Amino acid sequence: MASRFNPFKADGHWQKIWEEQGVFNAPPASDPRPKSYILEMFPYPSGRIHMGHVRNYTMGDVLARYKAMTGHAVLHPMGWDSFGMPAENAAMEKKVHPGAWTRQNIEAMKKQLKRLGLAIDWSRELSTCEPDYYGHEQALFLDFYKAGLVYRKESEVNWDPVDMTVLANEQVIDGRGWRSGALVERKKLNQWFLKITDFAEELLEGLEGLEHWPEKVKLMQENWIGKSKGLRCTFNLVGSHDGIDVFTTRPDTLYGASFVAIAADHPLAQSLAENAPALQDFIAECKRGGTTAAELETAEKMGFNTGISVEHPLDSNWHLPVYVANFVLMDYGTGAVFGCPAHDQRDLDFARKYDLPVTRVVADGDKEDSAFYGDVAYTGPGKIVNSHWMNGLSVDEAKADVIAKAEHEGWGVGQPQYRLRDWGVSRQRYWGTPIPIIHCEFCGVLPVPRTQLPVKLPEDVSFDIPGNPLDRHPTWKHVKCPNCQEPAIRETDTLDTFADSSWYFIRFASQPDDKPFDKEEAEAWLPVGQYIGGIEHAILHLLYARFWTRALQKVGKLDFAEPFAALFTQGMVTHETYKSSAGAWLSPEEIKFEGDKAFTLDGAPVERGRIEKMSKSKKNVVDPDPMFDQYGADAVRWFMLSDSPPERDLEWSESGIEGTWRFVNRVWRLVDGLENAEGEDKALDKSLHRAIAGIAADIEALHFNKAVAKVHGLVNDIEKAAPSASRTTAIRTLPLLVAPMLPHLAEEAWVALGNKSLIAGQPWPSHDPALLVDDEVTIAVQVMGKLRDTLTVAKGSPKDALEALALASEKVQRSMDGASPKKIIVVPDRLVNIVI
RNA sequence: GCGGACGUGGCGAAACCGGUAGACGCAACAGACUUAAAAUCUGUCGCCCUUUGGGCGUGCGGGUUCAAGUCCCGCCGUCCGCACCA
Repeated sequence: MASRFNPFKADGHWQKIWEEQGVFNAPPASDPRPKSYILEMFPYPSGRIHMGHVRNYTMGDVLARYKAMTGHAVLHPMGWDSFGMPAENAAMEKKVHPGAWTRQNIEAMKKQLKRLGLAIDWSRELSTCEPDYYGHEQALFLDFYKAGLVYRKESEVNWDPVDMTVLANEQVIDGRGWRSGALVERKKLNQWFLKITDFAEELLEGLEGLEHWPEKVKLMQENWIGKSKGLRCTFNLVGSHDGIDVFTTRPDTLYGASFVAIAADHPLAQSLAENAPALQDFIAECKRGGTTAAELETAEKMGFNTGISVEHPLDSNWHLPVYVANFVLMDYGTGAVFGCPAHDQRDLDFARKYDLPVTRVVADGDKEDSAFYGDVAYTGPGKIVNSHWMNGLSVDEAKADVIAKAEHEGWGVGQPQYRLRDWGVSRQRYWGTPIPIIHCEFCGVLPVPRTQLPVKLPEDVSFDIPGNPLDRHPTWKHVKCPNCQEPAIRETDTLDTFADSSWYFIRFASQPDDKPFDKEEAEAWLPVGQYIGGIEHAILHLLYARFWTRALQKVGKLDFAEPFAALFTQGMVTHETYKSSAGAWLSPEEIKFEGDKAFTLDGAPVERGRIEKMSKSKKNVVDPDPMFDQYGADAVRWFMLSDSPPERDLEWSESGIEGTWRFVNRVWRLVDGLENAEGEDKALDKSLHRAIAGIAADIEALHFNKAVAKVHGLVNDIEKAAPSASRTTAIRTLPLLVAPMLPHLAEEAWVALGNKSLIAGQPWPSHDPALLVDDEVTIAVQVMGKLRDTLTVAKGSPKDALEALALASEKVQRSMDGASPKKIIVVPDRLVNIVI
């Protein structure tokens, strides 16, 4: 009667029952049990589920199922981040409508996800490209507009002159449009912005309270916000009442200044250029060249001497030249800097090139000379020198003193500066949320009246000709001004898709028809108890979502600031790569192995490459569907949880998945071969109760690999144990312990054991704390810190007894070789160390 | 350049507050069962030696300690993020 677990029957069978009974539908927000909102980052419907999704959703699923078993009201939803460029690209390439393409993909991926057997409340499924989602987003946008969190300003975009379209930075390759190959131009457009910078300080401070976020992510956000403290001060133009505003983090080096440099876009540079063709040329030169990291790094410092001078703020008789320089950025600080070459590498490079003075003002050890030699700036700490009244101060003291003096004398203020810039949300694209704004010639910029929401995307659009389909649609943009009723024009920009993902987690918790969400209901579930996703969203998505939540709080829609109480970033799923001798990538199905060497199916040699993230371009992708066909959902799930710690990368391997398949069957055989027996097996009881407690702790800590190891340990112990009542109990308990990870097998086993109800509704087994404590312990006996023997003694044996036992050991005596102990260290229940 | 993480058997990894390094799995090897194979079961599995014992061993070099994978200092390597940020 020995049988094999048949996942091909069991998977579909149980998935259907779960769905019919709505087992995983979240209870109402009024449910008195503690709430547990488990969320994985929702997918973009690209067409196929990949192994990264499988890993991500399996982890969340284990947690959600476990939380349900431990008495929580669980919300575990799923949706689709379904606006975005790939749909428009598909529309252009395949002549399909972006909506049709997207919805088809959603259907296909949903089917794949369901095969995984996820404990998801599908009744709350949402898709951001549908008006019943984005219409509410438009309402929120108008709330922000009303609260002054939205504004419009001219801003530069990458413009493809052939495709007549705006390009994202990642679509610009070597300065050319990725599709057309045309040289990209910079173009100024009026664009919408959200005032995330209003929240810069809050977003930074809020990080401290996020105890359950990875340090790494918090650090990345901190760097992105990029706060620096410094002095903003004015350098007066010689012979004029105007001045140049400068920001510096090194006011202590003010006496080492030798020039002032302004950005090419600086208003002063622009006005000077009007009558100076040479400067115009220089500014044009600065604007050429890419903005990529590599180009910037190699770009040489260039300056243009404007011929004008400014007064040093600490000494009006001291005049400094003003340059326009390519390394000064208009959008950071004030777009102007003073150069202190001795203590800033960039300034030093510039000063050496244009032969400007270099004066040391911070002592480098005992080097205090004002003359500075060499091409390496000194940026370390030291006492201030050659700086009049500041001499002898430390760098920090000098900074504080200069700021105090500037504020007292009125020529500068100490202020923080942030790297973070406002969030430009305008996209000149079709497949996104229409920005609900109307432009009237007479009344100006007006919000769309609430009663007219949602502003729906027109379905009848074409992608045959370049440009924004919304802009050239014959009727869509023509509306009446809500104010004066004269003809007016709709905004044809759509919102950045990051806006869609900035509040979806709130809509999951509460989905009324007439508003984005209900405050009370949302607050009952949120913040998300555990958010799980890829590290690639460490900055933008998570920062925008944090901002959006704070903005909602500011406009009174919600009463909490942080959307995600705990964050977990899982590692990637990787696979070895293969290349033919011609250098073409080969997929794993095109390879066979002979020993360590790989060959094509025709026998040609294959070069084995690095283990990399699965990607279509490298052809090292393993599709989940055939794995479900061959091994069933549970084996795939178990593999995803085994071995690698979840935050680390997981290498997919054929032997690995076979191993997990074997294990699933081992569990099944135990249950299948169960016989009722009598008698107690104390050791097995302990093993069981230890597993119950240990697996629970590991799942709660998201240490799935350790939980898996503990299940293995228990299964090994059960297999070795002789029949007993203890063994029968252990086998009856086992399905409960694997239920979060192997839900189909667990249901099947539960029935086989004679239970009537679903295992999904069962409580996690309780353990007896007394059984977690050993009454015997093994003690290490060391001589001079080296292990010589081990002793098994009763737990809590007194020190002197342990000492005596240790000294009596034959092995210990041999290794002491007649020497007498100088000192004996006894750590109760652990070890004895004899020092001779 | 700045910031961060990591480095343990053939491989993925465990190891709590410094207290028996290598749990658990994969691969490999030997054996049992079988006509045979698969499946399953039993066992071995860090390196070395003079093998009932002993030496060495957590990237390398030092230090603290009775005791270091774990703490401190200095290197080397790998990976990631940011970057002309004033």
